[in-house]
Amino acid sequence: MREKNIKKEAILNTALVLFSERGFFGTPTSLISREAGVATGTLFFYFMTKEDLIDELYRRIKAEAAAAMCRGIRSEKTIKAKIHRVGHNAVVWGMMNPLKVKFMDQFAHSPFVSTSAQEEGVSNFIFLQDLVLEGISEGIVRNIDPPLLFCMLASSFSGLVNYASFLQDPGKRAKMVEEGLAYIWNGIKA
Amino acid sequence: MREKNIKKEAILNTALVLFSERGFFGTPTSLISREAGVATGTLFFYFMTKEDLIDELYRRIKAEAAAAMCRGIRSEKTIKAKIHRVGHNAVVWGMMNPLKVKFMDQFAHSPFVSTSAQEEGVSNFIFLQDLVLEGISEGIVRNIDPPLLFCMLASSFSGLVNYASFLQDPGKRAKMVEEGLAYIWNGIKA
Amino acid sequence: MREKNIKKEAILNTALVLFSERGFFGTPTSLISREAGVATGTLFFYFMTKEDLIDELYRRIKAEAAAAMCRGIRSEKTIKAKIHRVGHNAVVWGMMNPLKVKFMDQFAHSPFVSTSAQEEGVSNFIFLQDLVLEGISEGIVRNIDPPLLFCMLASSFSGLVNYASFLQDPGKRAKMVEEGLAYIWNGIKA
Amino acid sequence: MREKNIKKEAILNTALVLFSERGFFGTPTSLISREAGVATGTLFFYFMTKEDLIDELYRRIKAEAAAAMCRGIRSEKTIKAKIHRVGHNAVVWGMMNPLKVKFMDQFAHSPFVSTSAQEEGVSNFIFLQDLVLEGISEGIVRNIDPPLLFCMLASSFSGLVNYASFLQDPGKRAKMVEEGLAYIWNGIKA
DNA sequence: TATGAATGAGGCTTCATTCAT
DNA sequence: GATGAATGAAGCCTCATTCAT
Repeated sequence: MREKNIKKEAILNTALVLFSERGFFGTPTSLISREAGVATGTLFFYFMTKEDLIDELYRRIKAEAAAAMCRGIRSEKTIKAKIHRVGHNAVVWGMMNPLKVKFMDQFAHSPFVSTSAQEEGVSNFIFLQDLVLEGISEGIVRNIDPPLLFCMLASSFSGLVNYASFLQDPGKRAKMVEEGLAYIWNGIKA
Repeated sequence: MREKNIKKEAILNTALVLFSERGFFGTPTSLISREAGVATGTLFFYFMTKEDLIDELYRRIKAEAAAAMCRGIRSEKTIKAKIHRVGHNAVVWGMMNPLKVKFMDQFAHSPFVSTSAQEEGVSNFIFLQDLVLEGISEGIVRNIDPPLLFCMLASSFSGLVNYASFLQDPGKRAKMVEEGLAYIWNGIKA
Repeated sequence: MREKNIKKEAILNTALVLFSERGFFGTPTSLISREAGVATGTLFFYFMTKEDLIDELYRRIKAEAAAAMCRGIRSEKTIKAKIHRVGHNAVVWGMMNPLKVKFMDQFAHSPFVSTSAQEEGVSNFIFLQDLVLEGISEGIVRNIDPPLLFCMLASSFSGLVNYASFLQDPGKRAKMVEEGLAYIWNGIKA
Repeated sequence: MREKNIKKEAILNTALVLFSERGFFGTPTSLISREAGVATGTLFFYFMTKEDLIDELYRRIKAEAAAAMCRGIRSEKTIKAKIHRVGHNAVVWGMMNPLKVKFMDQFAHSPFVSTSAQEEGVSNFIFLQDLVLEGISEGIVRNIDPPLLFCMLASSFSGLVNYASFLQDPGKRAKMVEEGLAYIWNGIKA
């Protein structure tokens, strides 16, 4: 699986770095192919369009993030513990993948987001929505309109990850993550 | 005072609409000047660069938002009431100025944010930071690291405004705003 | 005479400096007027066109140079002395007016020289041509085709002035001027 | 070797014609590419900048001129004959390549000469300097400061070529060349 | 699959010039 | 005479994309 598409992967990897450093519009496809060590034409063999490249990158990262957030959920007993676990996973993943976070952030706020990628992406997080609904029905989570809750959770997490990523001191960072997660939990708990 | 600079204002107004509709990069300067009813050169007479235009727009909107959020604070007695008031003001202003919100959002997540504009902008919100610090010292607000708190507040507000802006029904919208503000308040209260 | 046209003179003086430093095309009229302390429109009140400004500057400098070269000729007795005197005058003037030399040089090699200015300019140097013709008829100057001689004299002088202008040490400079004039005299003497 | 870069050569050839006819600033890159029969982008594929194109043209012509001037030097016995030969070669080449002469002239007097090209160009003419130095040490050439001598030689040649280029009658032209070379030789001989 | 020369529409910006005040 | 805001044609250059090899 890795054998054949080395070039495609090289393009995707390079694109992630460049996009997060310089933005979508500040990154010409020619730069991506040069840095990836392939010809200009090669990029367009694998991706019909620059936007297609961005979309595929988005889908992959979204899926990876969702997978990372699920990790270990099943071993948790209570809904509260599960929600905490997801929050923790999210922040940890975000801090270990700052480029990907930056990319996602940029994508989410771009005016040209391909709606299809957008929607496909959201579907990866249904498990989160399910979790929250369960929490509400169990009376642990406050009975807020679920879409609103979902939206506020997402923005809070994004803010927390962004802030924590700047910190160098691992000790302080861990503390900030705890405080941030507390803010979020207090915001939603019944 | 309004006599002069009509064209400059026309450019700024047009730019706001176009930028929030089509993004910075999707909006050529030529389109801005055409829609504003001025010549290409006129835009560059008032703004040396496209980026300068974006910066000035940013500074103005940021100042306007800050002013709107302050409104009526002094007439509130308690810190809690003041913080609520600010939150309310923020959401109300955001919903009445969806274009400006979109613009700010885009600017904040752009890779080419002029740092000077960024910093000048932050200074407009010192009053919020002060409010929060007072809340902490009075024991009403939980003792969270202030910069973290500030960052999470900002992202939560942004999420709330974005969500509420989509709703058409004014009744439901008001309810959502209340719920969202409750989320935020629960997140920070002691 | 100086009373009224202060602004016109300011424009001409500023233009000389800027043109010789940055070239005709590297010097926008807006820069000239700004540096001269006048409005953009004022420049076009005195000179219908940027090219007109350049032309007038050219004519003035050419006339000034010619006048400088004539100085003291009549007090010299022999043709040889007169020719020497002219050469000396030319080099001295050139070294005292490096900006003007640079301007003339640039003008002479510009592809858009207004022919009228060109021709009017040449007429200022008829005295030189006369001098050379006298020299030939007296047998002091070699019998070369006069236009050729004239052309070679001009280029030699220009080369000498340019070279000598670079030298800082006045002693060495004087020596170079003497050597250069010797080169020229040997080139034309019978 | 000729297979590739046909377009690059077409651009350079077209640029030479247009630049010498209309000057650097009077020749838009768009005109060059159109006349050369290539797309706008192609010009910028081969030359990152308009100035780069000018520079490369300059270097090529300078090298060609130097090569032309050397021709047959070795078969001459005396220094005097060699110097004469170089002078002759220079004038002949200049008259057979009027466009290139015009281009060089314009470049030399442009305010934006890239110093690197300037210096590289001068190195092509070291042989001339060597020749002159030999002449001085043999006592055939007058002991003039070599840089001065070099500078005056260059300007004299330039003047001669320019003048001779105007003449239509080949007989008169040959005579003028001889007279001009005599002027130069008399200027430098001991 | 892979290459990279070639394309050309389109973007940002400059600047000589005008004209109402 | 003097001003300077306004104009818009034109210039240089970028870059996503194509296609012959």
